[in-house]
Amino acid sequence: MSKHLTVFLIFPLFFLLLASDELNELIKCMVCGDTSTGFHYGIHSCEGCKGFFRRSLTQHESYTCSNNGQCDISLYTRNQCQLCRWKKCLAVGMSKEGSRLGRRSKRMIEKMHETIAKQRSFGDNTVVHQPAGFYSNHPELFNQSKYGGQPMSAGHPPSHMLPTSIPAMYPGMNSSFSMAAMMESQLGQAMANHAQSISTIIKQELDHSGSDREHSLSETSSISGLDMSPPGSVGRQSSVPGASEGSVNGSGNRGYGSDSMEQSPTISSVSLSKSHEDSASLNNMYIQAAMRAKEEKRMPQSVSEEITEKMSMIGRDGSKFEASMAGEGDLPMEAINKMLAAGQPVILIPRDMGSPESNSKDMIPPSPTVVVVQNTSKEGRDDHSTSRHRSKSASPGNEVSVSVADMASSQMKALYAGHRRTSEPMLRPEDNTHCSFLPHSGQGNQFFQFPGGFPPQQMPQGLSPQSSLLSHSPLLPMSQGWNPLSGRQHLPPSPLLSSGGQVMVPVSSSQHPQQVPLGPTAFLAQQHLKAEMHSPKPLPQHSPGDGRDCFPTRQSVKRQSPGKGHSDPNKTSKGSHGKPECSPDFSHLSPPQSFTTALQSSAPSDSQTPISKEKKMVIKEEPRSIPIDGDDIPDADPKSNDDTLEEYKLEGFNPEEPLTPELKKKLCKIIDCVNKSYHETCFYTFRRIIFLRERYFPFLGPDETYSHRLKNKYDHDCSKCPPPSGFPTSKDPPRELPDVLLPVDSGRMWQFFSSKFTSQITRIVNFSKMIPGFKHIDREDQITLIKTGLFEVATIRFSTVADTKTNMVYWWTTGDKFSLEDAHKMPLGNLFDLLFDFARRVNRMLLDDSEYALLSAVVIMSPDRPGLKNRERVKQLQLELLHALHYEVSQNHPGEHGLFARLLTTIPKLREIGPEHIRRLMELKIKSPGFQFPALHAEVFDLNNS
DNA sequence: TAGAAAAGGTCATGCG
DNA sequence: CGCATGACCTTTTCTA
Repeated sequence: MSKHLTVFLIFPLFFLLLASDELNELIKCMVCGDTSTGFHYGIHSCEGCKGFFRRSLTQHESYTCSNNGQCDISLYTRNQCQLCRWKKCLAVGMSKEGSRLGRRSKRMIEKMHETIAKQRSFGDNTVVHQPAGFYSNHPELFNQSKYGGQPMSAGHPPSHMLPTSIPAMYPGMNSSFSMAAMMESQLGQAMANHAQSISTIIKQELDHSGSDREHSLSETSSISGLDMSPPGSVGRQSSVPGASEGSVNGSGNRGYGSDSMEQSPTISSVSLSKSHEDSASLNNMYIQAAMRAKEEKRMPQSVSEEITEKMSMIGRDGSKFEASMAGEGDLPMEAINKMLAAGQPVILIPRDMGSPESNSKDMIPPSPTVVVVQNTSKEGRDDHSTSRHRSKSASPGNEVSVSVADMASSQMKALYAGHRRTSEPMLRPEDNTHCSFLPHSGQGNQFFQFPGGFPPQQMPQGLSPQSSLLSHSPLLPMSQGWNPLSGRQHLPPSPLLSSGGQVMVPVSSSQHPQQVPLGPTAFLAQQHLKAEMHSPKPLPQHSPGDGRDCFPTRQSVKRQSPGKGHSDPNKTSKGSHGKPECSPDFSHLSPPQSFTTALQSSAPSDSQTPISKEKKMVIKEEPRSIPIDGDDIPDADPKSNDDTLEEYKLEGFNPEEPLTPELKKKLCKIIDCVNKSYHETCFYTFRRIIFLRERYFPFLGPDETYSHRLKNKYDHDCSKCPPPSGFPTSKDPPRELPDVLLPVDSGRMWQFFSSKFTSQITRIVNFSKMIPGFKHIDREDQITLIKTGLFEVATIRFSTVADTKTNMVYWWTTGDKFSLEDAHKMPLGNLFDLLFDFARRVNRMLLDDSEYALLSAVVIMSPDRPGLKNRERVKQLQLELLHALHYEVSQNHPGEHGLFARLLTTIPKLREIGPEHIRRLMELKIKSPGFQFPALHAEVFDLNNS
């Protein structure tokens, strides 16, 4: 229900609040995907493409392409090939004839939207990426693909077949516009299909593969008092027959060394992202949702009708919103206030349709953004929240809170500008108390919050003054950017804010915001995965005296005293660290052992599980430490003078509270559990990397950073426990790529990498299943969490093979290596820029395995994932993990007080990579129908079918 | 006629 | 140093 309501209000309210200027910021350039600055030469385009086209009108004949006209034109690559950019401009409908001066008439705009509405009758309610349709270069390809039989045949010829005079005849509805819409519908359908496949795979994987236990979880729960299980479920895992018998790791008994395309599972994914939303597709859902909302009478009828009426006015290019706003600019806020007054929370979810303002080349695809305006009690609020700041629409005791997670700047500006247009602000700057707000600092996005509320100039009218921290995610690092006393705004140091738009979503007050139908997480799976889905999967055995002993509880681990820093000459890079027996000598290893503990993970629904009350928590973070490797700090806003993250606010979590023995024990149990899971499902623990590096990459020599990572970290002896199934045992590197890749065999490399990347799926699924509390999450929520988090966890793991100083990838388990430059040459190669960017962020922190593990667990356990049924449950679990991560970081890095804050800033970065991956994969598929995808890519994505 | 919106001009910037 | 780029500005056209 709330899902529908959520969807229901998002788009109309959002766009109705926006002026055309702001709208342009939210619309992508149809050529490159950058932020559109308006309607230029017949299409929405950015200033760059506009200028390029203008110049090209006189000199395009001199353009050449060294890639046979096959260059991808994106925000990242648009300057690499003039010819292809020019072609792309033409393909999407740019033309001199399309030029138009002056305003567009209302009638024209309405006509345009009528056309849009017809296109929407396709019923596509899936998510797509750009309003411009990046397949416009090869529209004919749609007809050759499985996606080509729908809208394309509806009497709309490809754009390149349309006369260029069409835009002139009807500027608002040029050929490209129609074409793009249709293409997007097809893409959306394709992505929806992928999502379905992914869900199926994960579901099967959850059912049949891997360890179904949480390491010591039941024990942990009972011992440490973790309230992670529904009543009566404590100890369930341990009682499962065969739990000690070994189970099958989903990756089977194959390691990277035999991780061929025919064998290894292949999955890639994309986080659900607003970047894949589409106004057209969403509109249908809004309408449906509105109807359901009416039926279910979960919101005031009048509001429902009001919004429903608005929905019909929503258009793809935003022009309609101008019209709507012109006469009814404040109406959405009235609706919102009605809902707030009725005690209903309203969720504002920024749509991501923009791009960073600063440096387009550094632009990172947008990520999910959530703004929450919700009625909450004052309980648990920060002290800044006072009753004197009371919303006009909020009744006493039912105060309204506003929290913004991952807000994009231009979106925010646009939204608030739209609010400011309204006549009588219901929320005055002086009322600001606890609005959570994500300030902008140029790119990316972040979970930030102004403890003092919205800056006056950005305070949305109509939002409640009692804005206090409230989110379905405890991950709300609080910047001190807004000083409620001085009124000055200090941008936080490292938000990676992408621009985009906002959408508003009303939800039932009894429920958490449900998802906008965002883009699917896409997975590529290989054939053997399917086969293994139906058979028990082995897992490392943990009989008494074996590997379990390598994971002593935290209480037994003696840590180095704070302040010692990273260096300890007594410790070696071999991981001895005073414990020579921990040297990761795997030379003795026999082929992968059989695994135990094949558990069926039919996790009981925890919908009835009582949710513990949250405590107020504020983590004081001291200024970040100086980057160890001297690199720039990419997660810092170069425009900001304040380069610190001084405060993070995590709901229900106060690290300043005394660490009681009970709490410490609890956290240690969590750390142990996650750590074990990580070691069992990830080849690249740093001790293993050290071993593999010496064995397969001896020419590299030792890397001192590993000793930094390991010197005071988790006391784990890898030599005493079995490595994950498939870990290489050969003396020589089982290479899969030629020694010399000159010229680079891009296709082969891509296959190699995709197989490696996607082979992570089973391991990551198994890792997720072993996260404390995961098993007790609602079944569908489990799938949702994995689906949306898998790619992000895989990205985290990728950072362990990326040498960001030399821009090389060293695949430790096979002895293969390739450069970032080589990677660029393969399909989807540009994605590596994003992966490396993330790797740079995280690698400089010199984290240990335990921190990687906990970060991965936090990423998986994200309550802000679209579609979650029980966000509170997930939120609580993430809270525990965050607490554990904070504890672990503070223990491992006693001298780096800003590290935890910086570590959290990597999460929004992760959110940006997944959507871009799937977008590019689909683009590749449609633009290059002859491209031979790996078997499982093709199978999962249905890529080779036409 | 004011204001909106797009075309076209300008120039700082970065790159080869 | 020349050139391409793109952000910003001015001019032009059109609508309300």
